[in-house]
Amino acid sequence: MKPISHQVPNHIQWLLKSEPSTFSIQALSNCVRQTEPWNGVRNYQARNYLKAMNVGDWGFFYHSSCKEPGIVGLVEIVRAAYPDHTAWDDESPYFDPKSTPENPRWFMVDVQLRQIFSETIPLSLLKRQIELNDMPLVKTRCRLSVMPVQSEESKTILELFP
DNA sequence: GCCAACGTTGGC
DNA sequence: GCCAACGTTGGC
Repeated sequence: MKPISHQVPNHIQWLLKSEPSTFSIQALSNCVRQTEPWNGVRNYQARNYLKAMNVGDWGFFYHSSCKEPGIVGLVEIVRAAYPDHTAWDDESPYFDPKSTPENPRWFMVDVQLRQIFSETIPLSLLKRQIELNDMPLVKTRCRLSVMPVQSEESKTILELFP
């Protein structure tokens, strides 16, 4: 099933990283309604960005720790932040005993697939764009998995298409 | 597979 | 509250 075609907004506000061996954009494309919770974020700064997301915001989907790290497509935030219940599941790799249903520590949003790019926009290319120098993404060994993208930055990225 | 960077933990 | 030890991330 192909992603539903939508008008791409002028500003893609967010960038979401995932290891494709854990959850790839192709895996999202095979999900029911091509919508999935973005769970497993266990970093406070990234969590705070998740909580700042609004329904209707868009994000770049980034593949990390793989042969060709880079941006592979676009998603839309279709549900605002709510507690990440995988933290309460002691069978889950994301289990965190310090998070409870009464006092949840970790949150997730739901994302819906909007576009799979015909080719990956590689990190190596992003790093060569002087306009993207301020993005945490292009800093050496950036570990932030959810980050905001400035309007001009998203414009620069979308203009990198061949 | 290596290893630098860096966030988190926990003893004091 | 400091900071060393430790664990994880993620490009290369």
